[in-house]
Amino acid sequence: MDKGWGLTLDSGSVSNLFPGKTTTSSCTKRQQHRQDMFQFPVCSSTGEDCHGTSSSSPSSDENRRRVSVAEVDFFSDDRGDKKKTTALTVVNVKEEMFHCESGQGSGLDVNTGLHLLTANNTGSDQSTVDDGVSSDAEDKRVKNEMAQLRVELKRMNAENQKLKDMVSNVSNNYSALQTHLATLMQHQRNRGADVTEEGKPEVKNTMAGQFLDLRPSAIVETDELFRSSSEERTRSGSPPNDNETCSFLDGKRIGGEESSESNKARKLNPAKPIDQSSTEGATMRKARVSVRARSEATTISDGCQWRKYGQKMAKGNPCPRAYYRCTMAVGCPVRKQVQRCAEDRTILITTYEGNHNHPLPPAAMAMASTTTAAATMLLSGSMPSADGIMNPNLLARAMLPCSSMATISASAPFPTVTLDLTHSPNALQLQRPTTQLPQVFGQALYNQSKFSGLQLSQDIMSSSQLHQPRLADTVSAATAAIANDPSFTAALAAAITSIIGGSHPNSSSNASNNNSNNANTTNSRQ
DNA sequence: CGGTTTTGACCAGCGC
DNA sequence: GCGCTGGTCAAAACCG
Repeated sequence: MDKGWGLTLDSGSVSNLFPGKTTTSSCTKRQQHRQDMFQFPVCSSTGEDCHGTSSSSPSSDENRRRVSVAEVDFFSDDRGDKKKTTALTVVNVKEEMFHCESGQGSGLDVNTGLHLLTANNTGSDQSTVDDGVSSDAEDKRVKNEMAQLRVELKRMNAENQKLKDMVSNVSNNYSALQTHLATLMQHQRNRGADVTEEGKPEVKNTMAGQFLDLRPSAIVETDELFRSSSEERTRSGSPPNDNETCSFLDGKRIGGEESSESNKARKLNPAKPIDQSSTEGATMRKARVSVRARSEATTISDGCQWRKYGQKMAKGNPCPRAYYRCTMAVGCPVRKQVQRCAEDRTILITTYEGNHNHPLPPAAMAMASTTTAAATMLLSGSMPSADGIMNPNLLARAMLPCSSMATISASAPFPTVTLDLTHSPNALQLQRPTTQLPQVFGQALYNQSKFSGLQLSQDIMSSSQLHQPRLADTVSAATAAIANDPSFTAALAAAITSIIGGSHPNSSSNASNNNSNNANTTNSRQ
């Protein structure tokens, strides 16, 4: 299932998930290729067709050329031992023919073509006439060889048919296994959903659990836990921090100066309630939004201020991965990782985590809304749909009209939305994104809600499609992002997704501009 | 001088 | 238990 879904997973992900079709098609192609290539030498090298060809009076050069072409074809694609065997067979045929043509031991003129055909037509050729007796013997020998070749050819055809059957069987088996795996995963998700509905949110170590923990309901519970733990800390003397409610998203470490303390506290007392919230937060935090964009710069300019706090060499990638933390506000939990794609180093992969807990400038709002909207959709998409089956590819499906723009990686350690703008034809066409994107993404959101049973409010849909004032805001944000960004693709990413996120009630832009009490819940839904 | 970057060290999670 | 890897810390260096 490669391009069929319009997915643009980083290369290999989709094929890893659904390699079946690719394998099948490639096998079919290879089979066809084999058949095609097999037919050619059959026509040109078997005695049967040699006779036929010869009866139409081709020259020996032509025969030689045909066989040679066949040989080249075979060796041009040497996948599989069978093909090599066949190729060698052709070479043998060719050698035999040349042997015949050259008249080794028979005195035949090389230029007279196959002696079988020319012996009687070259009466004026003294040498040919003189060799009539030996020619008869050679005739029989060649006929025997031809018969042997025919038998060999039949045998190889039968073997080829067997191989085709084997490939077909393997393909069928793979499909069956794939179906079985999908069924098992559905059962697992259903079980996880049942458990969660019974009030036991800790469904861990399973993919379904990962997603279920991220459900909005679970988030609210997590938020409650965090608030209680926060109150505990407040009572214990820690200064109250308005940002904590957002910082809990950080999970492993509460952002800013407080992070070290909480980290130490967690190390010292791993069983305290604060750690429960942290654990939940860690789960929460594992929703990521990855943006792939072509950029020569070290990072894409997303309007935020970042401080680099680490750099590591990641396995499997010669390019180092840089870790950045948002420094626009103390304690902002948002982090990002920047790494160049190993396959194509012009592609910059920026992965965002967390929600900003502070107001953002328009340029920053664009990308922030991007990540929040995508993450929100991912988390919302984790809700069980009407049929109780959560489909992590719903977003990708919903994004289908956008043609290979959004991807959800279920195999990643964290649920990750990938916005791929490296080869999106729509993105490249969108010189004026304001005119097309609302419809495109509005439809995408509608599809998403329709497929998954996601509770997308009318506000979302209407604002994404109709509300011009909001749209104007996002457009200005996107424009600012583009103006700030030397990399157009990166800015385009911001522009595209800002139209989703900017209109989303749970987006960080709204959350960050909203200092009301429900900011906790809003920010927690990342 | 304050903010940022660099870089070695530390820690947690995970697989064997 | 051990090693590997990802993520983060924090001190030193760097920079405007």
